[in-house]
Amino acid sequence: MQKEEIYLLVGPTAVGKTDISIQLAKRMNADIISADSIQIYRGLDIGSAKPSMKEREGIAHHMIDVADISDATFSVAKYQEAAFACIADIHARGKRAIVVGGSGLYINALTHPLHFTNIAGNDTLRKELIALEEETPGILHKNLSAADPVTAARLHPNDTKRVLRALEVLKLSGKALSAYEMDFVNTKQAETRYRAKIAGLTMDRQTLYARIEQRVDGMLENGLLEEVEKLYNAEYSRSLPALNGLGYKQLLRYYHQETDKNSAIEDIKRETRRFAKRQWTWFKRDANIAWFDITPPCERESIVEKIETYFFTNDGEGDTKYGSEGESAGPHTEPVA
RNA sequence: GCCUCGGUAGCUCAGCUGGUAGAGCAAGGGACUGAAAAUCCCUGUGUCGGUGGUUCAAGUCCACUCUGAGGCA
Repeated sequence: MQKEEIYLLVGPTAVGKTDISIQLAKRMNADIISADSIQIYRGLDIGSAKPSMKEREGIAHHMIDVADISDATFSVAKYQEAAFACIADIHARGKRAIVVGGSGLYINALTHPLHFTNIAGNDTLRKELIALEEETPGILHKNLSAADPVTAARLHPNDTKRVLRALEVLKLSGKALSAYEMDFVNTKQAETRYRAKIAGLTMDRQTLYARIEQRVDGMLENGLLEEVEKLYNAEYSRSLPALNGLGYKQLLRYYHQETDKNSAIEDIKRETRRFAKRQWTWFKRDANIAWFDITPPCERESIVEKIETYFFTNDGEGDTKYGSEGESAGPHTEPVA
């Protein structure tokens, strides 16, 4: 039986996904599902570059504003479950679903056969483990090596966040993380829920960096400071995942008088560039992405058409890719000179 | 015009009494299994301002020269 198809648009931050996704949705009779770990939160609007109602041009957007800032429990697993429900609903209404976003893990949760465990994060246990680690540095990784050597070998001892989670799953379920069915590199496409057509948007690095600079300045003009000041006044815990997003974290530091305004702004720009780099690294390894270079000058109209054509091309699973004349060459066009 | 102190990685600088260079930041590459805009790992990219000299050997010593800062006139 033929699997249902979903369409995805991915790429580094500030590359221009939003604009193109809306053009595509209009042409394709589609709803948009966001795959953005920060746009999830209500109240994080300007800094997360959440498309305004006007920008959405009447296209329905899902998986935006679905969690509260104070909610520290949102996770990929929840995202995956809710996004799958959205897709089913959209399909039931006879429309297509376009997933657009830059959160690599969220994307993979939809395109790869990732079956997350049913073990929720446990704060008390985490605190205990952190205390243990502080007392005896390295102990956590050592303990993990004994109980789940496969996972331990994969994780660097300093990557406490992941080591912690592995131990958490182990203690709470009695089952090693490595024993859960996962295929992160997606060699088993047959087991994915949908047939995914993924388009990647990329551009020349220097150009993207310049756009990031402009975008941050634009956010400031549009009231990012006021948005963050409100959060500061609300006295949220600063360890909340929502408040560790780019822009929020750095400006909160400024409001707490830990840095001056200009350095905070420079930090946002630098961290955003680094983030874009990490996104490239993430998406680069997914051989199923067809890349489209939108470095200006290039007609956005024609890119939208090309992507739509690619989406509607029947190329059989894992078969040849559209855009052999260049679009699939890879995410970066060239290294920085 | 004279004197002093500088000129070494993209930036700020370190390099003892000669043995063809190294830190921080920036940058680049990578990982990623319920926090992922998070978290973590790896990497030095250099006509040591230029030319000539002394020496087996010069970033280091000498001469000249270019250049920056300051001081004295």
